[in-house]
Amino acid sequence: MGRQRPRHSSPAVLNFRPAKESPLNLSSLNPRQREAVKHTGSPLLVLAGAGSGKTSVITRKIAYLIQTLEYPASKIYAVTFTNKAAREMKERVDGLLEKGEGRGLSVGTFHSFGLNFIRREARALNMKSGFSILDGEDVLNVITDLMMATNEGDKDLAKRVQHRMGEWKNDLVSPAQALSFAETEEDVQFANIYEKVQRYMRACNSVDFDDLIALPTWLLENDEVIRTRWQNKIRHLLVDEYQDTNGAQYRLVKQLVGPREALTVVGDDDQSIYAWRGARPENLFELSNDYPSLKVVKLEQNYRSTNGILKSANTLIANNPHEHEKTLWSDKGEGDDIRILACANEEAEAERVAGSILDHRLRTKQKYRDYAVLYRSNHQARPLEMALQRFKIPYKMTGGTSFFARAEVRDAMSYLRLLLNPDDDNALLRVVNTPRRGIGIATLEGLGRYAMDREKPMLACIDELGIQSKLKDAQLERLRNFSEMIWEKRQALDEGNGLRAIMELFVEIGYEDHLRQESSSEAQGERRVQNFQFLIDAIRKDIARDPEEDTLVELEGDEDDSEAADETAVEAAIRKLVLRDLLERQEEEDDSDRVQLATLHAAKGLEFPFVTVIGCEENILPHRGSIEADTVEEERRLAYVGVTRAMRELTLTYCKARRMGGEKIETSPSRFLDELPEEHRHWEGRDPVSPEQNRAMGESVFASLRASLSGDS
DNA sequence: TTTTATGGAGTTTTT
DNA sequence: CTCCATAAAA
Repeated sequence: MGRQRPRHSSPAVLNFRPAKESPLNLSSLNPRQREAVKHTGSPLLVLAGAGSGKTSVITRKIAYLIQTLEYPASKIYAVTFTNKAAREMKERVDGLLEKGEGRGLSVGTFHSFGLNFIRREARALNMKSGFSILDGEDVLNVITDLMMATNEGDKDLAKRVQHRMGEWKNDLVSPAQALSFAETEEDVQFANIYEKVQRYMRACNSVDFDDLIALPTWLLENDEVIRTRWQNKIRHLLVDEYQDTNGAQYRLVKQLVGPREALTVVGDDDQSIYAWRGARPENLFELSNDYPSLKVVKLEQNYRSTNGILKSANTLIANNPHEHEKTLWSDKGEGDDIRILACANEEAEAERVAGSILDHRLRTKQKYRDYAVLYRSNHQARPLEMALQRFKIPYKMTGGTSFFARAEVRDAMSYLRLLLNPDDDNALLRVVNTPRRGIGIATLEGLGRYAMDREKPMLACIDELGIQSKLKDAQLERLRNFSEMIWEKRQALDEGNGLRAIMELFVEIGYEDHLRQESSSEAQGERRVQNFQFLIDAIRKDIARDPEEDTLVELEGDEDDSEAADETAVEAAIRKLVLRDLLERQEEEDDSDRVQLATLHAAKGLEFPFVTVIGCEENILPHRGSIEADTVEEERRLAYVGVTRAMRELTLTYCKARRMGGEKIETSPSRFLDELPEEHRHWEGRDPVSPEQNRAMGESVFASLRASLSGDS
C-alpha cells in the first residue's frame, strides 16, 4: 500500500470489532456468523441487526470463498451502496488475505458496477465512448430547460417531473410504457417530458445515475449472449445493505446471479431509511420467492451497545410490522437509562446539549470524538453550531453542502466533461459563460434553436456556416473563441498529455482568478480555489497511482469485447470523479478530536459511546411530511437507527416550543418517546427547563471549564 | 444584450 | 447563507 492512512481513526469504526482479524480465524465469530460465512450451495439472506458484525461476516465470507473454497478472486463481486462502504470492505478483505490473493476481486458500488458495464457494452447500448454522467442537479437543469417553452422554468414542477421519472426508471419503465400506462393527465404530461429528457440525454451522449443501473439491467434482460457472458464472469455475488436496493437494482442482481444462484445478501429491514428515494425493503423478503432454496440467517447478538439501549431499540421498532422478528442483545450489561430532556426551545436545547457534553467530558475525561449529536434535518444543526461555538467545543459536521454541489467543483467538472464529450450540451451551457465571456441568454437561445433544428450538439453548431445568419457577428465571435479553445484542448487530450491540457485550460481561462473575484470575501475565494485545486489534485494522484493496486474498485476487465480499452488514465480519473469515487473524504483524513454532528441518515453505520438525538418531536421526528404521507414506519426506523448508534449512553431531547418561520409554535414530544420501555426511560423534567435555569447551568459549566483550564496551565 | 446590484424568500432525508 | 427575480447600468 502506497499511502496507508489513518482512515478509520474515528471511534465509530475502530472499537468493538469482534476480534482482531486474522486469516480465516472463524472461531472469533459467533455461531450464526460462522454459519453465514460457511453456507454455500444456495442463496443466503443474512438479516443483520444493528451492530451485529455484518461487515465481518461479508468480508470473511469473501476470504473464505477465496482461501478455503479456492474460488478465483476475479470471479467474486461484492456490491455496496457507497464508495465509503466499498473502500472499507476492500480494506478489511485485504487485511484477511495474503498479499496478492485478492487480485482481481471486485468490490464497488452499484453505480460503479453499472458504469463499468456500460463502458464494456457501450456498443450494444449505442453509447459513444467518453459519455457524460449527469447527476440529479444536471438532470433537473435539463428538465427545466426542456419545459421552458411551456412552463416558464417552474422549478417545483420540474422537480416533480424528476421525481416521477425516478420512479419510472426504478421500475425500468420506458417513456413509451410510461405514456401508455399513464392514468392521469399529469402522468401523460410527465411521460412526454420523460421521453424528451431521455432523447435529449442520448443525443448529448449522456446518462444519469439511474441509467447506470437501468441500462445494464435492460441489456441483461434482453440479450441472452451478453447475459450469459456476465453470469459466467460471476461465480459469487455479495450485496451489502440489501434493504436499500430499488426495483432496478433488484432486477440487476437477479440477472447477474442467474441460474447459478450463488448469492449472499446482507441487510436489515429495520434500518431501511431510503424508501423515499425508491429503496424497497420488501426486496429482502421477495428473495424467497425467486429462490425457494434461500437460506436465512439472523444475526441478533450486538457488539456495540448496552442492553438498556438495545431493549429500547427493540421495543421501539416492535411497533412496526415485521416479517421476521429480531431481538438484539449484547453481553455488555444493562447500562444507564435513556435520558429524555425537555427544553424550552431550540436555543435552550442546543445550549443544554452543548453544556452537557462539556460537563460530561470534564467529569468522565472522555474525548470530544466520543460524542455525537444527531438530528432529523440539516437546519437543526444551526442553533447547535452556535451553542457549540460559544462553549468552544470543537465539532465536525457531515452533510451540509457536499463537495460536489459546490459551484466551483461543478464548473470544473463541466469543463472536464465537455473535453471528454463534445456532445454534452448540458456542460457547455454551464461553462460557456463562466468566467464571463459576454455570452448571454439571448446568444445561447439563438444557438440552442439552431442546434435543435439541426439536431446536432451545440458545440459543433458553433462552427457551422449556417449559424451566421442567426447570430450577430460579435456574439458568434465570442462563441467561436470558446469552441476553438475547447477543440484545441480536446486535441491535446487525445494526443496524450491530458493532465497538462487540463491545467493549461484552467490557467488560460483564468479560472482561479475568477473564483477569487467572484467570491464575497477573500477567505471564501481562497476556499473555493482550494476546492478546485483539490479536484485537480485528485486527478493527478489517480493518474500517478500504481495501476497494480487498482484491482479492487476497478472491475476486472476481460480480454475480449472490451470497449473500454481505449480510455486514457485521465478519462478514467474523470469518470471516477463523477461517481464521487476518487476523493478521500476530508473529514476522514483528520482524526481530530471533535464532537460529531450528523443527520440520522448520515449516521447510519456509525457508532459513538455517547449519543444525543435532538428534536424528538412530532412533525420533526416523525417528520411532518412523513406523517402526511403516512410513512411514519420509516421515521420509526430512522429513530431506531439513531438509538442503535449509541454504545453507552443515549440522550433524547425535545422542545416545548420552537420558531417556525417567524411564529412561535407549540410542539409536542415525539410519539416515539412514548414507545420506549418505561423501565429504561428516564424523563428529566417533563417540564421545560426555564431560560434562567439553563443560563445558570451554562454558567456552572463555564466555571468548571475555567477551573480545569487554569488547573492545567 | 449583458452585467451588476438589490431585496426577498425559503431549507427532509442523498448515492 | 444562498438562490432567485427584478431592475438599473454599462
